[in-house]
Amino acid sequence: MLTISRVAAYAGVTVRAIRHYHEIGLLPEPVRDRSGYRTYDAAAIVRLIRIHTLADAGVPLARVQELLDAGPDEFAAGVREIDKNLRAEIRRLRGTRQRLAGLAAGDRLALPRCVLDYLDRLRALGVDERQIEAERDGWILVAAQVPDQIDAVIAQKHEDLDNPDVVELYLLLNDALDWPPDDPRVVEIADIVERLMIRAVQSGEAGPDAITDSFATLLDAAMLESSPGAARLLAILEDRGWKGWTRIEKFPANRLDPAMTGDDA
Amino acid sequence: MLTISRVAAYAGVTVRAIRHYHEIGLLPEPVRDRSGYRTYDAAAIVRLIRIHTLADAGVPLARVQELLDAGPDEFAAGVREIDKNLRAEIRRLRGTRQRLAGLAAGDRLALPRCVLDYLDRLRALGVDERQIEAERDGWILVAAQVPDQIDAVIAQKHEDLDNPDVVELYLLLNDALDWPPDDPRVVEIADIVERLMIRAVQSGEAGPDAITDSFATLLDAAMLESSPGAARLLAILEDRGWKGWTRIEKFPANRLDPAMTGDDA
DNA sequence: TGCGGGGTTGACGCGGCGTCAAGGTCAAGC
DNA sequence: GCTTGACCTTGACGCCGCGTCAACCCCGCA
Repeated sequence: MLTISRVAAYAGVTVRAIRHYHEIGLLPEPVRDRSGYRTYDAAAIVRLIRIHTLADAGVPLARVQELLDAGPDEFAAGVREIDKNLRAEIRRLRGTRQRLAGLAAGDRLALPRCVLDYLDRLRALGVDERQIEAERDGWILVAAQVPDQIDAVIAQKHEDLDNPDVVELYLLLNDALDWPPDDPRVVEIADIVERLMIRAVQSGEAGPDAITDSFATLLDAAMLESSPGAARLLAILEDRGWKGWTRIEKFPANRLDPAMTGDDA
Repeated sequence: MLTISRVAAYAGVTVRAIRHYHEIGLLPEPVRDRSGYRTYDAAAIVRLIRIHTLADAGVPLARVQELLDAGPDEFAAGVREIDKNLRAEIRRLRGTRQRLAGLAAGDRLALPRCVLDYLDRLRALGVDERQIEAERDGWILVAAQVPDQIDAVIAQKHEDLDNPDVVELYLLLNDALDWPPDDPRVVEIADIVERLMIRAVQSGEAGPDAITDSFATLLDAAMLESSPGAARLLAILEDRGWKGWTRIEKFPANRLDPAMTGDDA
């Protein structure tokens, strides 16, 4: 008597697969003997072999029946479509491999090379690693948001770094990391920042186009989270009429030229 | 406030994906506001972007955490392994495509070309399509069982067909399909078959090596199922001392040469 | 009578979410 | 104050092709 395991062996499939085909109606349930065993005939093996041949060639089980019953034309059409899907899947995997290679090549932090170079420059200037990490996270956000403008934005940042004030600011912030939040020296930092902001406003810089208001707000929030003293600094600046950090804005029209006078609030 | 959908938009993932990452512990659950909404911070977006970058490059979610925490060497090793898997998967799919192309080229019945050619020859001899289908199913079984010997077996069958007795037998069986099971002419068929069997035994043919006894039994059963008169035919032959059909065997040593004498049982 | 190697059904697991159901919440417009 | 529509919540099933238990029955042999 042909039991399920012998049928499986003849057809080159597993017992479990046969039961699965029964479950989904691809292979009719055979009659049972008195103890409930399935008893097959040779025709079942033939059908199994044909199912297995198709399945092994990538035909989804849901379409096997249809293809077994098809005439030559429908069969060819079905095969073409399945092959199209296989090709698409292979393309997808190749794309995945490309991205994986990109990871290996350096952007495992979700950052393009130019940003990594920029961060290296900061590192070379002596900027503290903690600050670089905060900076890096900011750039991860930006790069995800405007991936095709990131090069231009970074180029601008490199220019900024040619300004000694900017470098001094970074180094001051370096020290500020260990200050208590109410350290009076924060005011010095505010002075430098304000000077830079004024220059930026005067030269008409507006930041990258695609940075929306809400995204700028997000970046500001990220900056606030990154350091305990950041809130103080922003508060002082806001007192002097500056709003935002990512996107510079002077908000009341009054007190237009307090440059270089220090904190007089 | 950063809701889940805004975070999803910033990170370029779906809301459902974020919840999934929470479920599997890849992204920590953030605090909730008073109405139960998750409230995120910018750091969560950064982590999400990094998760997404890895996942998109084919890193299984189960390994993302590990790679996020890894140093450069472990990271590189992990990436290499994942890439190996991707390559293997692509190879697998290419193999699948090959098999699919094979299907399209003709063996959609799970039969190699040489068997199809053989069946075409039978068809050309005037063998009935019903008989060819039975024959075909038998060959599907054989081809699945001994795929690398099928060419040799078929070559032997082609030689057999050069014998006019064999052709006559096929054509007689053609007619026999419509005979009632107890038609006396079955004896004529038995005579021819016996003649052929004797010749086969004398020339020392033994059938393909890899055909085991149990498989021969299966093929005999398949032959029995294929036609109602087959049982009669086998019964007559067995009466004359012949056992089996697929594998020819003379079983009692007595009555060694009843050739061409007809049914004397 | 026990054992070892069959068979049976039923259920969960995998991977990475998509998608639906059945609600509670929020901001805005009437 | 009420409705509307967009968004949030949890919970659950679905996909695809089986692999892999678990718990139990059946058969032949020593």
